[in-house]
Amino acid sequence: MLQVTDVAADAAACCTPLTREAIDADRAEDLARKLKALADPTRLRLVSIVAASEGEEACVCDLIEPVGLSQPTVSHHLRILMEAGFLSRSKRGTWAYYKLVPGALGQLSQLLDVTASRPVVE
Amino acid sequence: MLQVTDVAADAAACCTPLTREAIDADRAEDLARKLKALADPTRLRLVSIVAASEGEEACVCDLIEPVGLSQPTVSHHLRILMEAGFLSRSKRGTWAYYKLVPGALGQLSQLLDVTASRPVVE
DNA sequence: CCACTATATCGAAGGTTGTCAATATTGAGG
DNA sequence: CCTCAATATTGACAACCTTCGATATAGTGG
Repeated sequence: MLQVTDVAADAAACCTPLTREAIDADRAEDLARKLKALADPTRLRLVSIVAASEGEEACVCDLIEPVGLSQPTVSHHLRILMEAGFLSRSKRGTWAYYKLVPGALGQLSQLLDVTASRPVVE
Repeated sequence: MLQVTDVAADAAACCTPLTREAIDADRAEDLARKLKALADPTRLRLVSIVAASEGEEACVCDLIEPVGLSQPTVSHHLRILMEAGFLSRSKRGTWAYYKLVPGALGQLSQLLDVTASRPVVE
């Protein structure tokens, strides 16, 4: 079970922020899985570098040197980011290009947003 | 080193989202520490319950039963959330009340926001 | 002061994670 | 085909995390 059906999962986890009403165990599990994928300094840097690259896309070979870790380790982190739905991969020739998945970060951001959750007070 | 100087740390980590330009190792470390605190289903539920409570505040005794874990474990998670700056604690009598730290979640949310980061394209 | 209650801390067990070196895989070009 | 380059996978190890039971601490009320 490497590649989850991200579309369905995303749809379920979408739209109701943390702070309006207590989330149930299933949604907590789901959100935690995504946060965990992002909760590592190396992976944050990888996402950041990819996001700041031309076309929000970067080759593995361009990512190894900036983060200063071995190639297998970088591949490992990229895989985790892909499985969590933050990056997608496309191979061109021998090179693998990782690209930001458009809505992924923004959706997570919305879930954490407190202002969006407070209806109007009461 | 339990309670970090959150105000200073928050100020440093504030305002420049992930996706505009590659973040440096220090900021990645800092952001990862906060995300890690949130990247656990139990802690997400705790934050969520506290956030949804009267005055965004709840007593430990009211948190144990909903998450279904032992009291020491719940205390442990609350400590982690406090050290990361998401909750604050105030003791009243024998009871300990944990409260949402106002801007904390929103700030994290902004850091992940992609739309805020794209200047206007180029 | 003593018992009781609420919470925190400690110590340990089991599982998960980040990292690397070694190896496998895949694609390009002679 | 054979070799080389880029990437992925495997296996191993140390560090860390979550959880618990046991125990310590602190506040309340007799």
